[in-house]
Amino acid sequence: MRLTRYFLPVLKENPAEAQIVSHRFMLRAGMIKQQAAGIYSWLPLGYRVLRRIEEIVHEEQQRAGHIPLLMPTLQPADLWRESGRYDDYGQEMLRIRDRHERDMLYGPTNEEMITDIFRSHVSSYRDLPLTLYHIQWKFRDEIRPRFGVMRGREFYMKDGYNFDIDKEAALHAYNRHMVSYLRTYERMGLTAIPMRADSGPIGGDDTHEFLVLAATGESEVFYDDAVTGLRLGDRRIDYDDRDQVAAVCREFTSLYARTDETHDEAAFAAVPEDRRKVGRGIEVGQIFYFGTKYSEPMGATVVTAEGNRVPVHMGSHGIGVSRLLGAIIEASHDDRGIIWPEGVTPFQAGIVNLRQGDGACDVACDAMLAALEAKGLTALYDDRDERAGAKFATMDLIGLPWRVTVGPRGLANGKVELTSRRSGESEEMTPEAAVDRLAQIYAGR
RNA sequence: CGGAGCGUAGCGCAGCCUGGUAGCGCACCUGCUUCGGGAGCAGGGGGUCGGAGGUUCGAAUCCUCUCGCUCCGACCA
Repeated sequence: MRLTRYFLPVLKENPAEAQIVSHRFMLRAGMIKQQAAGIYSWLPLGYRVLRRIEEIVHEEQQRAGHIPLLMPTLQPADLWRESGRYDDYGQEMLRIRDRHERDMLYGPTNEEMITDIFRSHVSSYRDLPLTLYHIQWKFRDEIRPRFGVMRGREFYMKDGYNFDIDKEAALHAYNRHMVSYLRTYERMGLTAIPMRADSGPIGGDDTHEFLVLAATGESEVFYDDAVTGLRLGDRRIDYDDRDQVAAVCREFTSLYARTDETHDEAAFAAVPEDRRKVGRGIEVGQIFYFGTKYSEPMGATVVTAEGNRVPVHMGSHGIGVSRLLGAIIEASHDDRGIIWPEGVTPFQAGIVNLRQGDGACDVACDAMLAALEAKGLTALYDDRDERAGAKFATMDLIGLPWRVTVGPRGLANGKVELTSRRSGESEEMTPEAAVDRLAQIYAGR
């Protein structure tokens, strides 16, 4: 992509309304534009990252055997009256009345609707287990939205719902979600720690939140520093293997890690003192097992092998997709701008032409862009008639992890420069070598 | 919703107290020079001062109402 043909409205100065670093950089990098309190347009660069994150979530959900579908944003109030939540949910739920005076609402979550879908079409234990999910816009009418996409009113979220024959099967679904989430966050370059949590309005017994450590996090967290070193890496997971999945969950949840809601001083005191940490975290996901809380009142039942009709055991599992952009930036930036992890970057490489209009530089940059794209890599070529400093500043701000710098000086020796945004280290090499190196870096991503 | 602020050009701000018909920096346009970390010079365009009432000869400025946004608090993925 050529920058002169793209739409990247970067800001040199900090917008007054942005208080935290991710919000500031998202505005400055031309990723989002606020349209109302807590409601944003996603400009092309932000939209690319949003799509990339969504893609990773889809891939990992389907790898775990979960089935995508899509439910509407608007829901009839009657479904919520069945579960009793229409009255319970309070002002956070945006209520709407249509032209026929029917009560509607902009969905803050979808337990009722998915349960309705399930009960309409599933009646046998033979159809279980089943996990359905979607990624859809939600709305919660927060009293005070803030921090950009981290605490918006409209937000994009993956929410999944498992239906199982009994508690044991449902807890396997719970564990399966935990592992798939761990892998999802790792692919995004994040360390997200599962912490035992409160169930809030969803209800239920078992629940974990996933928190990314960041100074600007909304929750206070208490943890054994050893949890931050845990990685799934590229180990193979058989999501149908209950023992293996449960073992991974134990590995990631046996060390102490709690939010302030569930913090237990006595248990925390047992953590070796040098590993006892208190910090802040951003919640990027939560999983729940809630049994028959919705299936019972809403009549979501199946017939067992013995011929008995029983309510299914359910859980729901969410990932804050739009919020993740903020969380990733909070966890990965410096004073010049964003530093995208390779897994979610809007473009995999940036090309900076130091002497726009110079025949050799222009030709070399065109060739570099074509070569990268031929390898299936995405690149943003800054072909503006700007000075080097301005181009570097823009690249640093938008945070592409790798930059290819093409200038007359290097080109005289047949070399371009490959620079890591994260380390700042540069290496001179031929254009061909730079393309190969980038292809290697992104192999398998 | 309680408390505190702010709405003046695309962005960041001054002007308001003490009314006299709007300004600065960045961005944008033109030209020349410059060219490896947000260039220089010259010229230029752009604003119903959030909106509605009111006071006044005259309102960005004073008064009333209203809308929006931000911050602190309670709430929250």
